Parts: sequence; structure tokens; C-alpha cells
Amino acid sequence: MDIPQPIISTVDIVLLLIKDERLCVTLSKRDKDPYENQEALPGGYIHAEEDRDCLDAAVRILRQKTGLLPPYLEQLKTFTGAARDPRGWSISVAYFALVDADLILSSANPGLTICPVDALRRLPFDHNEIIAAAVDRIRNKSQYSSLPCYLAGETFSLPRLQKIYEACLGEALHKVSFRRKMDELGVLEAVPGQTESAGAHRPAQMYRLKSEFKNQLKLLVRGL
Amino acid sequence: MDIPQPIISTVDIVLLLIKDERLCVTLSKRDKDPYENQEALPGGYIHAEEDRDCLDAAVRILRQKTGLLPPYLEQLKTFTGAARDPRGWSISVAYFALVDADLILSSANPGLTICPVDALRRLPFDHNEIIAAAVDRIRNKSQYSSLPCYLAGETFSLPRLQKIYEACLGEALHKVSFRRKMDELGVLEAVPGQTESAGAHRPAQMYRLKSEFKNQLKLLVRGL
DNA sequence: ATAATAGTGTCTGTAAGACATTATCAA
DNA sequence: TTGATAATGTCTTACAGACACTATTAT
Repeated sequence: MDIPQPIISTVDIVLLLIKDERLCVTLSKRDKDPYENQEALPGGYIHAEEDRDCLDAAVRILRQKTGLLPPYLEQLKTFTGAARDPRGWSISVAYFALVDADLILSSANPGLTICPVDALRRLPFDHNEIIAAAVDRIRNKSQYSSLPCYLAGETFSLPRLQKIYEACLGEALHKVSFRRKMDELGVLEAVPGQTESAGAHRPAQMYRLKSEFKNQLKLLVRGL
Repeated sequence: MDIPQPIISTVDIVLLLIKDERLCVTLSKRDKDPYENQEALPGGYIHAEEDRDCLDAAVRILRQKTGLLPPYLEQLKTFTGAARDPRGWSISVAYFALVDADLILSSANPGLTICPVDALRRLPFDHNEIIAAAVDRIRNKSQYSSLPCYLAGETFSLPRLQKIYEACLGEALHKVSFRRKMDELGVLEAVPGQTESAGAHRPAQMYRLKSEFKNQLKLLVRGL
């Protein structure tokens, strides 16, 4: 009994970033069937002989398809079943990554498209569902953690960071409370002397993640 | 290129319950190699020809190994890699289930053991790690949801429910605040006239989940 | 009556949001 | 000077925890 059937095992990655103050996902043109030449989540087979585990596979696939290693990468959820892939019963271990938009937009990678998560058309497989799960995840974690800071690049002003949080959460935030909470989180430090002039008004102080938090999320006891 | 290697695909289930006011996990004696006759998480191969998806497989395996369908079952996390199973590169989609202890303890299922999550010995595979992830999950969700109610059975007193929440969270709760929050959640209703006498003192009012919440979690904006 | 726990009312400190004011730039 | 946004101070309200008190049972 119990002879396992062959199951297609893949990894898909939801790479999120902020463009024009909107939360966007990175799509990649598929280079083979099924759905050849269509936009879909970057993904690929697990290579059992090469990848130590799925996280390893996600890193490899991200490098191949986007050329970068995002500062934040975590497992999202696994999508399975007979119906989601025309090739048959499949497992896709989905990952969830955040990156500063400039890193992608500057590299001008030809096969990639950036699309707002609230303006997606119908995608192959169950990729719409996977992206919805990623948006849920970032919404949730943005309420009580420093997660959105990974979308902000090296240095950033507090007004811009607030815009990023708002894009993640899908709602406006109270300025004073937001600043109190960021202060309470304690992950930011002002960059001495560095400000950002953005028009005919007082320039904003620039901040950066304290080095000890560049690879570590900080959580709040109470949310934003 | 890209010819997928065979990968072992399984489902493992962390079935949690409260026994003696402690959070416990259900272990099952393995009936085949590897680790035959050792206690481990109930699990099994995905049957591609039989299971529509992994949730389906989890339900089937739960029925086979425990004989019951818990009121709460959700995907936990997927554990993968070359190192976790002596048979080779494997994927285990782990699920997380809650059940009223009486349902297991009364059925006297011979192959099952109930063990407190903070008194586990070393288990086969990476099952300790999987259980740790489940405990993390329930800790987290217990802070702001009605999740622990699924551990409480049909009817229960508020003092008992508080004990259950405390076992999930691993810390004592403030009585007045706990009751305020349960009231705010609005998932409970008093069972008219039904009380529980537990010694030489005032008996406790019994409550039950409102029927509309028996299959639906309720979340708090702010935690407990 | 007493002991023990169930259940509730009130007070207080804290934290979040509302509002207002000051700061600093470009034009 | 004006207009725009940055940044901060103050007030109000809401909520969580502390404490105290009442309720109800068995012995």
C-alpha cells in the first residue's frame, strides 16, 4: 500500500514592492509551457539534487529570475491539489519577499513586470489566490511590526515611510500616532545632517534602519 | 533541463488539546519504517489519486489515525529538504488542528499518546520543530481571537475558558479584562439555567459558542 | 458562620486619536 | 510674504489593569 504518486513540486515567489505609493507585485514572463509567454509569479521546480530545502530553492529562483536577493524572504503558504496545474497534482510552496522598488526598477530586467496588487488581471494557475494570501500577510504584519521598512530602501523620510505603511495596510494612518509607534519600535535612527527637500516646504529628516534590525523584524505589543 | 526529481510528499498534523490545564499534542505510534513503533506526529503520504488537495489529505489522515474531524483545522507551514527524512528529499505540509480533549480521551484510541508540548522528548524527523511552529501559531492567535474556544468542548464556564487561554498563551490573564474581551468578541452565549458546581463556592454560569461562530474565528482589533 | 470561587463595580494610569502650533523650506 | 509640508506639543477619550466588593454555593 501507500505507494506515492508523482507530484509536481515547485516554488513560487510573491515579490512585493512599492511603486507610485501603491503595493505592487513582480510578474515574470513564463518561458515554457504551460502558459508560455504569459505573465505569472516567478517560480520553478524544486531541484532536489541542488537545493537543500525550499528556502534554498526560492533564493535560487529569485536570483535566476530577478537577479537579486531581497532583504526579506519568508515562507507564505503551500498551494496544492489536482486542479491548480494542468500538468496534474502539484505542490507549490509559495514565498513572500519584500524589496526596495529602486533595486528592480533600476536593473531594468526585461522579463519582469510590476503590477499593483489591486489591479491584477486573471493570472495562470492559482496565482491570484497566492498573491491575495501575500497581501493578507503583509497587511497583518504591517499592523504591528517593522516589516514595511524593507520596502523603503537604505534611507527614507518618515512621511515616505508612513506612505509605505499606508500602501501596505490599505488605509490612512494618524501621523502623530504613527511617529509615536515608530519611535516605540526603536528600529530607526536619524541620518545625521541628511534631509530630503521635496518642494516648497520644510525638508524631512532622513532615517535608516539601525544595523541590528536590518535582518530582524521588530514587533509591537500593541499595533499601530 | 528542469527534470524534476522524485520528492516524498507527506502531510503531518499537530493535533492540540488541553489536558490537566496544559497544552498537549497528540502523538501516534508509527506503523512502518522509518522510525517504526516510535511516537511521532500523525501523518502520511499524499494520495494524488484520492485527495483533492492537502487539506483533503489531512482530513483523511486525521480520520484514519484518530477517528475524528476536529472543529478547527488550518495549514501551518511546510517543512522541506534533504535532511529531515532518511528516505531523502521530502516535503511535509504540516497542519494544525484543535479539538476538545474529551473527544480523544473518551474514544480510548490505542495508538495515540497525549503529551504536554513543554515536556516532549526528542521526536523523529523534524517533528519537534513542527510542534514548536504550532505552539507559536496558537500563542499568537490566542492573543486576539476566539481560537482557544475550539479546545473547550460544547459548553464551558468562563473560568475554565480563561484557564484554556492561559494554557495556550503560557501566561496568567487578568480576570476582569479577559471577561471584558470575551464580551467584546461576542462569540459566546450563556446557556440558560445551566451552571457548573465545582466545590464549596458559587457555581459558574455555562457558556457555548454562538452557532454562527462554530465554524468561524472572530478577531479582536486589540488583543486580550 | 466560614471558606472558597464566581462575578461585578469603580478607580487610575496609559496610550491613541484630535487638534493646534511651530519650523523650515521654495517661490 | 505666502504656501506647503515637516515636526511637535497639548487635550480628550477610551481602554487595560488594579482593587475592592458582592453573590452563591458546600461544609
